[in-house]
Amino acid sequence: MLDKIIAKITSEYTTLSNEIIEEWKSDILMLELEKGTQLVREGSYTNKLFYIYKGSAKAYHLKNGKAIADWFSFEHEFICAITGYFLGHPSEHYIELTEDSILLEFNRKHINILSNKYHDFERFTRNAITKIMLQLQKRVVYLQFSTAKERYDFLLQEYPKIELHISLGDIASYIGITQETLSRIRAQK
Amino acid sequence: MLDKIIAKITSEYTTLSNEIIEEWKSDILMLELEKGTQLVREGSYTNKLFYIYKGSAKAYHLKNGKAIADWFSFEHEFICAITGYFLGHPSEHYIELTEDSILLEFNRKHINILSNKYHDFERFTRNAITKIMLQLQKRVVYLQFSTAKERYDFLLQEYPKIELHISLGDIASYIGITQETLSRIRAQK
DNA sequence: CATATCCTTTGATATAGATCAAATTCGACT
DNA sequence: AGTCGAATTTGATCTATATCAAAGGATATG
Repeated sequence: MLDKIIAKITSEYTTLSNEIIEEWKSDILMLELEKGTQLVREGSYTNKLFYIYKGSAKAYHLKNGKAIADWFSFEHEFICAITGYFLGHPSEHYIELTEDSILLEFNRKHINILSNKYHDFERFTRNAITKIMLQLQKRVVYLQFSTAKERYDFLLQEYPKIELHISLGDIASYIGITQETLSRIRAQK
Repeated sequence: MLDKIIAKITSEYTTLSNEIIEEWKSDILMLELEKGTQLVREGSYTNKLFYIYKGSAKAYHLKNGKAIADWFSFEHEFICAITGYFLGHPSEHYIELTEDSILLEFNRKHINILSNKYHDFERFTRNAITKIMLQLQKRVVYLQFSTAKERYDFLLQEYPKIELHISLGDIASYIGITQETLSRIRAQK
């Protein structure tokens, strides 16, 4: 199964030789965990990167005691505590499973070793980061100047089935509006 | 002078051998252009990446006829039409110099060739993209749920001298508020 | 140096969406 | 199926910020 998942990952980004894949596999953990499991706690040092094979996860932070969703990750997507992973700072985010999930856990150190050792692996990481960067760019555009409804419509375009996986409150905070407002928008459809 | 600039760029991201630098230089244009010059027009295909050596630039798009700033770039920073450059789509952005500037112009094709040929260059591009990704991540956080004043304060923290280079209207649109609101916030200081 | 244009400030008003509060529905567990 | 707690909806109000409008200031141009 791990081989199948890795094949899927590499097919999306770049090809990797068997040698690289074997070395990579040696440090991958495959986890099967329940909805609600916290993968990362705010304030903790974390060097882990996750790949959701089945299920979904969210990253969020607290502002005035309220959870604000920062990042959702569904099947075949990565998720990590961005500032923790890339900058080595204590994590500003919690990461929590929003459904029962099967996921892979990678480790920054090993990823960096592989990136330094193999050009192809470096390309793979570049491609993965580029994808994340482009997603963020899109979010900035619609957070900057758009109404609550425009934001919601945009999100549905990106993730048509998000409502099956993520609660209304989390969706609302992700697009920067309150849950009451989102509820009213839904009611009008 | 070009050598000096390249030394500066590489010092920020990764070391590159002389061989690589020479090959890279063969396709770099150095430009000295006036404030107001348009580097990229919306709708155009563009495969150019710019590095501001002196001066500053902005990327923006039009919404309901109004310009909305998407990205500022100051000395020693990169700028490009993100979707145009990374996805090969027609550009969604204009890029325009906000001051008289000296800049370098790179070309996606050549950058990709170098990235494929040299592992070190690939690492260099990965680092550059990672930096852009982290900047976007920060912007998302403060655009998501913060008051006009918080956004402005955050921007000043990131770019303390931005007011010397960028007009009030552009700054306002960048942080997702109107210029009148920004003017009033300033008046209260 | 006069005029035109752009940029910023100030004022008055309107409104989208927040906040507070309560009712209703949903889902999980016994 | 029945109960409890969580999630969602609905309602009433409030407020930050948008919008509209006009007046100053600053900067560039002939």
